[in-house]
Amino acid sequence: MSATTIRDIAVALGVTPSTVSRALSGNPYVKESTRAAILMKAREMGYERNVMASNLRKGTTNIVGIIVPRINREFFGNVISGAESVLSEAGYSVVICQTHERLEDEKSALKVLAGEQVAGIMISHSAETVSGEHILEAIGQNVKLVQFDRVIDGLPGSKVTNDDFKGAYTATKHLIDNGYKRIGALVGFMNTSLFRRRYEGYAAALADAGMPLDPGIVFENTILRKNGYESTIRAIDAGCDAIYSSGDFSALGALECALERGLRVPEDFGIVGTANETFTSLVSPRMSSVDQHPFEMGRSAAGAMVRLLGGETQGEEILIGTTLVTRQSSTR
Amino acid sequence: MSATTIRDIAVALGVTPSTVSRALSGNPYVKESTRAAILMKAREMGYERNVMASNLRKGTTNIVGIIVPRINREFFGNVISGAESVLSEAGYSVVICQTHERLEDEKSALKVLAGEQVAGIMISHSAETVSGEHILEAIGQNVKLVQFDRVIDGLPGSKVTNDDFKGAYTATKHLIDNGYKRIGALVGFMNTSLFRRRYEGYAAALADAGMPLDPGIVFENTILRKNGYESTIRAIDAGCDAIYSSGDFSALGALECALERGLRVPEDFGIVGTANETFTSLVSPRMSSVDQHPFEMGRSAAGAMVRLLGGETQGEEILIGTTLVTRQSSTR
DNA sequence: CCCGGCTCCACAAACGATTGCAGGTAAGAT
DNA sequence: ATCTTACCTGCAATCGTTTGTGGAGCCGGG
Repeated sequence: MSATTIRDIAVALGVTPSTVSRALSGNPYVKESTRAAILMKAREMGYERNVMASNLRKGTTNIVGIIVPRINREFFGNVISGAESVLSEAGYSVVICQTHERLEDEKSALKVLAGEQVAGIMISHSAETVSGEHILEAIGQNVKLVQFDRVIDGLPGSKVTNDDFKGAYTATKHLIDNGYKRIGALVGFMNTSLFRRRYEGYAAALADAGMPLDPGIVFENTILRKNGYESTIRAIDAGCDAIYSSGDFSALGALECALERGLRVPEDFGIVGTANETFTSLVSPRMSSVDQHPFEMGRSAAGAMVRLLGGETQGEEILIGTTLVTRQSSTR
Repeated sequence: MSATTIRDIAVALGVTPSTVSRALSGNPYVKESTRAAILMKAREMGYERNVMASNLRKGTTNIVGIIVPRINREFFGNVISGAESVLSEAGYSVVICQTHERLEDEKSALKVLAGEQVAGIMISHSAETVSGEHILEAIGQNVKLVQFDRVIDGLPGSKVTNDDFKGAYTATKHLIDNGYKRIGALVGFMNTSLFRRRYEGYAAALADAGMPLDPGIVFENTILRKNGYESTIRAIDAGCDAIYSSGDFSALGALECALERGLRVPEDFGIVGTANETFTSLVSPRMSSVDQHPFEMGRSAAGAMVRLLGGETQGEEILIGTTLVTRQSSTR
């Protein structure tokens, strides 16, 4: 009736539970013949290891927690997909938490995962997160940590980030190469390293082309469609003929604004976004965007986690490349 | 150093672990004063219940597994979001698995969840799933089951579905009311009850309007953008002036096809999709679509799960309403 | 013939929380 | 004063697995 235990197998074969346990876990101090008998009996009786008991005894689980701002975002959804594929391959289960960009939710998610005694946590911080003390506190010293996309310094474990600098640089250079003369930037939260790096890439491309960097056409905290629309009004009034955006939704707002102002895209106004969201290839004109390879990032981050858990490393830093997908909105 | 246990609290207060356990779990046979003291001490010592030990003893976990075809789909992402919000509120953790629409993956996901001793499973089946035997086998008799969106008969537990019939009926009627005379249908897999119900809604709307049901302009297995495009070629050749689609991606294909054929949308050709994907409001002309309220479905399904786990019901059937979002593609 | 070394297995103690049962105390009833 | 009753708490077993320690059996070398 109730599930069979190693004790059941033990009595059935006249050995002790310890021997059964060792046989099942591949301990070398078990005679091959008895191991074979145990394995056979286990299969015959339909034995399945009780994970709870095993974990309790070993003091750790094979669960990896993933914390993201929101799962219903193209980027994070794909990261999770990628991570899940390698983690489950490696025998780990995945539990997913959302922070909704709120620090409070991030704290409670960490608490929940700590309560579940997860073996490791993969996290991309909320927009409100600036320091990592709550994380240090939550993970103690046994839980492995992998930060991805949005990372914070001063924490143990591994970091996986996009090559945001290069992505922004390439996008901006692409606009320059297409003859745009005054390129504004919609950037995110400058207290987040990710957005800072993108801003720096944008600035570097301008500098390399001998173009001036005008703070008046750099718009911070602009990641939503609405923000993008509003900032672009000011950008156009300031004489811009192109926009580099560190997000696709804000780039969409920019596109709508430009069209509404009677500008032709890409003839009069160029736009490049970031993230390569599905809709970028559906709007008209189709929008250029920096693809961040989220699935690959998920796989890499999960690989880093597996290595941490296996004790192969103490921490590594991985950079995921980006690809500029050029479409109509920036090509003339 | 290591996490504090109930034993630590017990010795600190000169009581036994049993009393501490009872106090913490709300057992009434504990004097209020000692309970207060224990609660205070617990907080002071930063106690957190060891979930593994608790589960081992109680023989069950507080984990709910969610199985979906893919998490990086608008609809499922939002369902999960909704479900997670009520489950975590109710003290359950969530673990998520993807089947990638494959039966094999669905089986292995079920096995994994069973191994984790989950308390309940919420599932929306893969496209390949037709019978439910593998599920019956995996869940045994202790695991509660909630099916949502795509459901199968003959399984215990609760079912949460969209009012697909009404959604399709309303969408089709909307096209009729806008004066379209020959309305084709892009439908999905007819072995899936969900798609059958949508087809029936479409057919009923035609019947109620006294319009003929022509099998020649009903296209099965059409859910991808590409399929939608191809089927619409034939629909137009067959004289259609509108398309009801049971998916947004196929509706997108229909839109592209119509425009390419030189038809004006909505003047010459009307289109209504299903799912209200983000991109429907981004394409031009903006596309009408049946909103399925995925977030609410997730909340409802999770609520049903909580009630099952609490023993309040043995199973219920819940219908989530749909809302037709009318945009340019069907309004003239 | 004895002893060191090796292989393999049994014993029993954990891991931390839960819970049936028994017992002890104090209040109220007789 | 004694007994019942209600209320509270302690004792100890238990969930199923893992693992340190110890020892039985066997082989070969001295």
